[in-house]
Amino acid sequence: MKRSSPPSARANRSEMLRSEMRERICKAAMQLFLAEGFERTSIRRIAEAIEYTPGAIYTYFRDKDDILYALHVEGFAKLRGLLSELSAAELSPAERLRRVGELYLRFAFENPQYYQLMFIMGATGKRIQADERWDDGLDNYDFLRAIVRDCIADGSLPPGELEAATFAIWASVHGIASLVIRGRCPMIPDEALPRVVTDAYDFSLRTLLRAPSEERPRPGRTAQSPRST
Amino acid sequence: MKRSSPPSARANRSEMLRSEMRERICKAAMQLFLAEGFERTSIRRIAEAIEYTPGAIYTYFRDKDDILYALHVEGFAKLRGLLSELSAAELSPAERLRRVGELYLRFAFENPQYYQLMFIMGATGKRIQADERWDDGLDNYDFLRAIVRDCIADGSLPPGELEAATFAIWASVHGIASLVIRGRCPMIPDEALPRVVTDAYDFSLRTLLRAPSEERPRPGRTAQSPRST
Amino acid sequence: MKRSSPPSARANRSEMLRSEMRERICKAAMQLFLAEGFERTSIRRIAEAIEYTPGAIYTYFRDKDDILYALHVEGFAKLRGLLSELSAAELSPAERLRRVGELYLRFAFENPQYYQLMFIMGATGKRIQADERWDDGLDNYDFLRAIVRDCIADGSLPPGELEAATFAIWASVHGIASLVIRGRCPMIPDEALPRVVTDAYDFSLRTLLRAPSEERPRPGRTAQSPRST
Amino acid sequence: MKRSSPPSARANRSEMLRSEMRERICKAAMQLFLAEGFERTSIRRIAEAIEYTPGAIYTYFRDKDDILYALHVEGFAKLRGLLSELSAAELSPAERLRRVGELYLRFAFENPQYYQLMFIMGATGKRIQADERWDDGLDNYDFLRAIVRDCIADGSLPPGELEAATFAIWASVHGIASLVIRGRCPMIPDEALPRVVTDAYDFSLRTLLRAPSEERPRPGRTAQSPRST
DNA sequence: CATGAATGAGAGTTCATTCAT
DNA sequence: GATGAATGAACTCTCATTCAT
Repeated sequence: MKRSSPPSARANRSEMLRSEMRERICKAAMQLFLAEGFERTSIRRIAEAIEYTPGAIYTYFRDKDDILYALHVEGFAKLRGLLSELSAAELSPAERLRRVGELYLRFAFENPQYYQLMFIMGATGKRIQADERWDDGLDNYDFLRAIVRDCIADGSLPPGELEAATFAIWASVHGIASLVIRGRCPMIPDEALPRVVTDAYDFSLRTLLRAPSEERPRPGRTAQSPRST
Repeated sequence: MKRSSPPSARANRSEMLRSEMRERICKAAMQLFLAEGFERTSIRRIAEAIEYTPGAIYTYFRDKDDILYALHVEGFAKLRGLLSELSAAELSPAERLRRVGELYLRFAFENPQYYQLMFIMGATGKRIQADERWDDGLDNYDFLRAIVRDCIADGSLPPGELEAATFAIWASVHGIASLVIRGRCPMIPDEALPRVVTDAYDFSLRTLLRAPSEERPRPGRTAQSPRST
Repeated sequence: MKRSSPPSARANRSEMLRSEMRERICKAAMQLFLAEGFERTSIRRIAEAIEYTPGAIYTYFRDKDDILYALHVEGFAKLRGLLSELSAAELSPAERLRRVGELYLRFAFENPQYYQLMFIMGATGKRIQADERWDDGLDNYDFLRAIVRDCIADGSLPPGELEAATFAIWASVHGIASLVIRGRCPMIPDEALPRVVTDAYDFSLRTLLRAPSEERPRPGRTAQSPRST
Repeated sequence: MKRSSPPSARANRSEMLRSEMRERICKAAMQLFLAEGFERTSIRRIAEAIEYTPGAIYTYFRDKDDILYALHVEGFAKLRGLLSELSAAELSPAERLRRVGELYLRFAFENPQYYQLMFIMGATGKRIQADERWDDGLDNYDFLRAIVRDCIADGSLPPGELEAATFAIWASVHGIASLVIRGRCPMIPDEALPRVVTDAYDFSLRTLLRAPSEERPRPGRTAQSPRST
């Protein structure tokens, strides 16, 4: 977007143009993914959208997978950006937990294409699957776990269940996001949806959190162990 | 559900063969859908899998969409079957709530293909989208809501939040199921996964439910309204 | 349509049914030819139209070509039927000539499917092309030529040009019929078309025919010989 | 018609190659259309004929229809070219009428493929039907009508029948052309055909035209109105 | 850097036809 | 006599990708 002060003119400029083109391609690809689904998004269609020849795309990306990969990276960068706002803020652990969920949901609803790509879609391309791309995801998970740990430490969450609590909280938020994004909520009228989402998240948090060091009864074990395949 | 009074042995037999073939096709299709995604699954490949000519598939299904549709119906029938076990049982509302979640998770982990098709996959086909197929989903949702209502009535869940609570609970369980099925949990070692899942579900329920009519503090509104697009 | 008085019951009855079925098939085929074009008319579609299985058609017709062949025969029979009305009538040669053209046009406009099949369509099937089917056409042509001969004899047409005159007259009428049937007259508004057709035929005949033995100037040869390929 | 001022040798050259390829495709398509009909002519076969991959055709034509469309345009351009010779010539109206028919027949016999496409074939493709493509046909018709008008003006044709006369004359010539091209003249031996065609056209014109202002009897109305369906 | 041509594979679908039942 | 399953070939069209220019 900016073109100010190129320190070593030529190389830099071409670098700039190059990354600008990459972004234009990514943007177009993303819109098509959202509008038509991943499989229906062909290199040709992306090329048309940015008014280039299909071949030109190969100057910027090795192959179709590579575009997906770039979007993946981009998405996690964006999410990290959002979450990092939080790091700075001076907040109680419980408040931080509430906030991180809100940010996560905000990210999902404001960038449904990214969210699908990052957390819902199946065929995410060999590159992503083989690659070390999950690092990004792990980072975010660690971030969440750290907050949960603090919550346990100050008594806002019950002790002794770090992993389970972290996963449960993440799943809860992801459940909301993915049901909405995939349009699996026909039982809720469109105009009521934002409200229900807010209320549901609110409800989840309220049942979860207590004021620090409040007493809390433990009714004992509940579920049998489901096996994943 | 079953056609009564078979007119002739012949017709009946051919009926059987027919539905057997349909099942073979569905099975093959399902495996491919799961492994490669719907779009990447070609009629040709399905045909190969069952060692038939591509054209032969069209004897049993109008088109590709129709196969997806059949699987969809089948999946919901299966889920309904599972949940119906519950209807009979004499249980407290809270117990029923816990059980319905367990069954749902069991269904998801035992039939990950169906689960994806029913609740995760994107390109669900025009037929399903246009059709009244969501009825099945709505039924299940109503079923869950009825239980939640009972829980509210006897005080196991806080009052005045029927929609929000129902949605939150569904989302929570779906979140667990979908993260696991889509393999979005690389932060948890495979062998630990079943345990974490169980614990997480357990954790969610415990924070949610109280003994009937127990006192429960309400810390007030928490989240801002995220907007879906 | 009739099922009265079978002289030797069984054989005859089955004969009847057989030819009835053939007619039903032909009728359906014809409608489809008209509505969708010959190539788009598949055995399957014909079968659907008469509510039978595709295979069943092969009980009545050897193959697709055979249906076309049958229609061809039928069409010429129909035309012959129409023209035979004329044979009986007591009319002057000139009047007969006018009448034969009218009947021909009537046939064309009332049975455009047959007309196309008989006189316009290209891919008329190997059977028709190889076969002796043209006999029918030849008969009709001979019929026309006989009338033209009479017209020459009584002076309504100029002498010494039997072949040329016969062909010219036939072509003239066929030209009208085929332009209209193929919808090649967008320059004439639909509602005016019947009138223009009538007038055009009228015009052609008037310029052609004289009262018997009227004087007639001969301006000499006109066209150069075009070569057909 | 020609793109003026070529911007660069390169572009120009590629333009040439492009239109050359288009012509090769058109030629091959035309031959197949003529030999097998439009529906029976597959993209694959065209590709084989020019020794290319089927897909390559789509570099030059949007789809199958588009090829037909191109041929249509080409055909009318050719015909217009032929007829334009006439515009210049200094001839009496009657002579011009005779000439236009000759040229039309010449075009038909020298380009039977085009003729079929333009005036005989059925499945003319949505593009042609929807499009303004008939303009070309209308132009030609207007051209003919103008000549007929002149003939009426100078008395070579009877007054008061402009539409009918124009249509009758066109039909007469088209009748000859289409019967010959479609091989519907088995009654005339091949070697005699060119002669009969010439004579027939000659005959038609002779009966039609008189020396200007010659007296002409009008035997009155002849035909009843045939209805088209 | 970008184009335009081209490939080769593969998509969903339809067809005429055969044949056991 | 009619069905329903099945084949095998064909169809139009789209795609990711390569490469000379």
